Amino acid sequence: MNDDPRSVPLSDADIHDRLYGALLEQRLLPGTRLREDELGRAFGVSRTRIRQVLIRLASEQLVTLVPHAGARVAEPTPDDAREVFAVRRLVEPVLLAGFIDRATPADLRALHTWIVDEERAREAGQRHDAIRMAGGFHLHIAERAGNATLARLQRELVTRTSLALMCWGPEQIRDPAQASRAERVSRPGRMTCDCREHRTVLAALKLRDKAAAAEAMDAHLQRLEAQLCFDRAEAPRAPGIAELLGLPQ
Amino acid sequence: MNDDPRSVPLSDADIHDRLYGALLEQRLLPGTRLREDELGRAFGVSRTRIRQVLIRLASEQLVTLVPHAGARVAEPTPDDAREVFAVRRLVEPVLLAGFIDRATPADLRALHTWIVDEERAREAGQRHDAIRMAGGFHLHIAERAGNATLARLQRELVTRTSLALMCWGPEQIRDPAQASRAERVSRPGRMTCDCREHRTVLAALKLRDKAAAAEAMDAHLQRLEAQLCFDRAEAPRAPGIAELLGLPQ
DNA sequence: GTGCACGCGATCGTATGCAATCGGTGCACC
DNA sequence: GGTGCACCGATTGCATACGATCGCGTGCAC
Repeated sequence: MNDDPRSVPLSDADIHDRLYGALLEQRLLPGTRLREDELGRAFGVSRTRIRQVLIRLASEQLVTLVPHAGARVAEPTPDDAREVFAVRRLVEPVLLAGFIDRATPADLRALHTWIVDEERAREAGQRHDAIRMAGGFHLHIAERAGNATLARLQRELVTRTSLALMCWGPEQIRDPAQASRAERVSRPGRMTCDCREHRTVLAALKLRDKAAAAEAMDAHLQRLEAQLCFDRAEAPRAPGIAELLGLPQ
Repeated sequence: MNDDPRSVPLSDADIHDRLYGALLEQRLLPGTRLREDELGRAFGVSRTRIRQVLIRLASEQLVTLVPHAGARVAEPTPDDAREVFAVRRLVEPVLLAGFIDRATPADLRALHTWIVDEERAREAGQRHDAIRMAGGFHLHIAERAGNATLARLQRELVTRTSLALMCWGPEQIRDPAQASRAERVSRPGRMTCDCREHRTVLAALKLRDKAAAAEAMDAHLQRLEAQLCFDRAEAPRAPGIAELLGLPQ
């Protein structure tokens, strides 16, 4: 993480994007503790600025901020995960329609490049890169859809999707209880987006066929959501003494 | 603003909600300067915490944070306003459907109470209260719709709607250039939501008729958006030197 | 009279310091 | 041997202090 010389002042947004990217790429696992001065030393800034970034990330539901207990990478609950997908399935068709309305040939080519890079990274076994590209595909569409509010929402949703897949995806290494302790592993989870589905969406975009694009995207999201597997880890979760006693929360 | 005794420590969320409420109620006008230590003195805390709240509000697009120039209440551009309405028209039907699915009779009665209070406040000429109730109607539905992500989005959107109406509503007192200076006025803008339309929505909710509720809400939003009037003030807006020179952004 | 440059005040950006709080460990006691 | 308590290190919460930057007013020169 501490890979840049200290000469660069490293703006506030830089730090945010850096952490953001690490979350999106699944380098930072859900539950990972984010100590303020540890991050401060890593980025070469003081806790003050780190804290500001953490507050922003918390408002995006990407980290959880527990008073006096610090920040952790968010661990989406099954309900959170379902919510994220519900909202994405609501938002993505609108983004696709907006993209189709205003996309230039250059935009389409850029999308194509994303997919090619994604496939190349995956074939090369560069998992983090592939995941970033896959997310980038969705984000690129969002940014060109002509609605900054939805684009911002989409940024949040894509990253939360990444977190959810780490927690509940088809091949996550550990269950949340263990994840809380572990810092990093080389390759948790599995490939998230299937490139071929991205290609299907892109084909519809090229034809400027909003309905087909929406349908392809919905199928894509539906398949992704179907990969989530809550049962196995919902059991090991502590039964929750409060609910056993019928107490609120 | 500084209306509470100093005995109360005043939590972080309190400050946020206080400012949030002032924005929603249209007490703080778009463009109003929000100086950190002024707010700090008003709330009896230091700039540190004020800044954290401002960062959160900025991430919700409710205030704009200009480096070295401080914070101001956001002044939605016409595009911003259109975006907000576009997203609301996307989101509200989903919220209504969710509400219908899980609303108890008590929820419906609570909604009814909101409307009655709103009408009462309006008839009593308590404009700020009426606006708060009108917003509360929408927020109450959102909170009971079973999707925290959408509820959070809706909170942002409702408040941004309030800001947009202050800027571009049917009877705003001044154009943004003047608004930047003025701190408060007795009654800017005009009534935003029409109670009767809320009643129409509520009637559909009681019948658990999702389509009718969505239709009524959409008509409500459409009428509200139609009240926006951009022409007169878009002219005084500075032509934007960058675009005159053909520069990016 | 106009234009530019300098300086000052106001305000923000960041770091550091201290107090408060939490989790864990070890010891004593049961 | 197990349980409970007290202490202590680690980490956050918050405020204050200092340095940086910007806007604005003043003064001088042209």
